[in-house]
Amino acid sequence: MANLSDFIEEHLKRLLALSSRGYIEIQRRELSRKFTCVPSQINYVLSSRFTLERGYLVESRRGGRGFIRIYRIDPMQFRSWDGILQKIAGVEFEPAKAVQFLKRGCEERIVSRREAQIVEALLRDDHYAGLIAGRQELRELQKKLFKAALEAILKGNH
Amino acid sequence: MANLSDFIEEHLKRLLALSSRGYIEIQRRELSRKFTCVPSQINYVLSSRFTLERGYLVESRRGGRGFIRIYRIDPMQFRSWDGILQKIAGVEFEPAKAVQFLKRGCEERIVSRREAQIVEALLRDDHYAGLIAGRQELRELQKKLFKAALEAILKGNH
DNA sequence: GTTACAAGGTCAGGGAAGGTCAAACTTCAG
DNA sequence: CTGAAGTTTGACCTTCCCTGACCTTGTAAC
Repeated sequence: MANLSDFIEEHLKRLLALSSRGYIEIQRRELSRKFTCVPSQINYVLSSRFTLERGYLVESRRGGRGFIRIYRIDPMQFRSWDGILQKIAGVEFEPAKAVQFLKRGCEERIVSRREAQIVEALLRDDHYAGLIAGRQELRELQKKLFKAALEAILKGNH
Repeated sequence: MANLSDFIEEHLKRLLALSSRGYIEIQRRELSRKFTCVPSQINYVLSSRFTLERGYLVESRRGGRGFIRIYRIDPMQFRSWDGILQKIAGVEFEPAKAVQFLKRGCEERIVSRREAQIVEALLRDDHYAGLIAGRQELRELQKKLFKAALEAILKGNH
């Protein structure tokens, strides 16, 4: 049941996998023509699927000879988790970003699907319904548990 | 005297039996049209008949080209876990007993060491310090998360 | 420099799914 | 006959996808 965005995502990932440089360069206009859609659809795909949490970095240049460059960031190193956690928990911990992060861990085979599912369970707000006071406290608790879970993954070498 | 829900249930089970992949994908709108009912009737059938206890797992995606996917799973694991959960959560949920349970799951190779450690992290009282009101609430929350984690492990197999 | 054009970016809105919930209706056991 | 459980419906919500109008930035020709 794939939709247009799924196809574009797949296309880009294939290109990326084929590339030896660790990044690809595309032209928005050209790509939108290939998939017969409006150019901004490409932005939608990029912003919904090629996020930092999922391990991608996107840069671009406007004007004549413009381009969009998509980098695949190095596979997650354990030491870098803390940094990413900082980002996820920047102002207020964001469960959605944590889920993205887990997805990436799955893709990189650092986290198993089952492990990811467990952690996702603790990120679901409805499990806390009626048991915790404020939103702030909820996010704080989720962050703590998430962090603890990551540490558990780190410690337990399978 | 079969009612609409029974027919829909039967239909889905037939599709599932025919499928070689272990799951089927349907569209709520389309199915509701086939049975000339409102879309939410499908949700009723799913939530009353395709539950985890009965050996089914349902996931879905919203938006354009959305879908509902139904997996057939082995309910045995769930049943035994659910029974144990009942025992563990008799009067008041006891984390220590849950940890014992995890240990056994580990030994029996049903749960990996890392998975067990993640779940144990969720059971540690100190992670909740200052964020949750009473002891009762704490135990309640731990139970919910523990149960969710067990379900996640079951789900993660698919 | 100024201007024309050629990129890419942003944002709001509409539409296409599926989800939730409560009210109304039916069925069934006692 | 009555109350509880199960079923059906419809109103309203959330999420995800896609489009188009309008904006910003870089390049190149003059």
